[in-house]
Amino acid sequence: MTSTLRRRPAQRRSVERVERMLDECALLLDEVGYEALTTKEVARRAEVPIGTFYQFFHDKQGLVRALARRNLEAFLQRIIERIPLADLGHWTDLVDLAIDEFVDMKRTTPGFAVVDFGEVLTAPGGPSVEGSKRALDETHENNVVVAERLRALTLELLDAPVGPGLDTALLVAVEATDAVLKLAFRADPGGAPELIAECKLLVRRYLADHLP
Amino acid sequence: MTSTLRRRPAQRRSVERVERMLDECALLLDEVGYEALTTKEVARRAEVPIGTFYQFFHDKQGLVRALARRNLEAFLQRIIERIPLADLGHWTDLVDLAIDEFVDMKRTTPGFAVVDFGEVLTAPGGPSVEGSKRALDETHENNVVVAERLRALTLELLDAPVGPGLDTALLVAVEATDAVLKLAFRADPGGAPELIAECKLLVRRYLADHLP
DNA sequence: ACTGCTACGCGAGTAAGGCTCATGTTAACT
DNA sequence: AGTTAACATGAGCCTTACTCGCGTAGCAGT
Repeated sequence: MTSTLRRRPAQRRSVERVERMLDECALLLDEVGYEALTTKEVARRAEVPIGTFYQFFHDKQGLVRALARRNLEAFLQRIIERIPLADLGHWTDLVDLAIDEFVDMKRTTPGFAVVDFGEVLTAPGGPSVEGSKRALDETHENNVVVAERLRALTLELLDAPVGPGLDTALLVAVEATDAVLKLAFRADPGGAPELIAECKLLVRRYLADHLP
Repeated sequence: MTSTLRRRPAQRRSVERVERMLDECALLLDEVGYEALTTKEVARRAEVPIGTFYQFFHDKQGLVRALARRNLEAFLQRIIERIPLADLGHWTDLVDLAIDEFVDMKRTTPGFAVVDFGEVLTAPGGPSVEGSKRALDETHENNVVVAERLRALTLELLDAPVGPGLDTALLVAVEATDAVLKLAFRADPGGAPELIAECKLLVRRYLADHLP
């Protein structure tokens, strides 16, 4: 996979069209869910002919992956912007900040409640005997990207020597956070407060083994 | 939703047919993944006419939900059978046992790697202003069922007074476990050992706040 | 055995979606 | 103006989810 996009929009108009398609995709996800999402409707609402849609996206999953990608960028951007303003006395404050920002996006960003930046659907998997073990960083999962960025931020704020297991630990933390917050928003459209609190606790306890 | 099935198979033959459909569904999930799964192919392989397929299952998602349901029963059955044989000195041993059993099913039960017993796909969600807050137990999510059973088992083995927050805590633990193990199996078809180990650690640390 | 009745079995057919491709249009450069 | 290459378009093809009306099997009453 060279890119998540089939063709990278070069001109201004194309960039706007891709952006519009992603916007409408997000809105539709909120309205009808992933299963009922149709490429035709996305194209229609974005006022883009279906043929053009397929110039930019490989397929329906490609569209959703691109949206997840955009959500990922937005999330990281928000984090990076908020860090200098916040008063981070301890690494646990960074955990809280990240989770709060995630929750806020769940509430305010269209489609984010259905597709955030985690994996959307597990791939086919191919014939049952597949290449034994593929390294995590090869897959370029979005959650891997988040984990890496968070690791960099943590190191920056915490110029202490950290063990080599931190990579894995952060990935595990991100994955777990994602899952528990999804649960919190399934239980309550506004995000069940006690589950959000438990999520923070879960991550803090776990990471305490890997950070001072 | 009265049941996950449209019509409950009454006669022996029908029961076998439903079972066969679930079996073939599981095998196909391993072969082609969820997206490419087709009801026609499931029916063809199970040697059941398509019309009959739809007598038992509401739709494609219904089929998969039924499979998840069956997986859930199988998992609980395994746990219950193994508990008397194991030497559970501490509640952490129960955590390990459950995770080990889950891992084993990932490896040996067809389709389990793609659809275990967690939620398969998030539902449409309806118009954006929906009924504020639905209780967790109303949803009858499979992971809620697992959490409840594990709670019962824990109480049985641990006749200590446990706080009221245990319900929530176990649900959070199950959800997190599910996510991290999915990650472990995405990273390595055989289940990345270090991620499985981290998963156990994650759950133990977290639950230590809620159990002695 | 015959007749009516009901519950279940069946698969051709319908509606709709994903995606392509042949043709038309614009841009870029000589 | 002419040539070429890149981009835009939407009718249409193929496949899928799912239905609906007819056929059949079992069975009760006579």
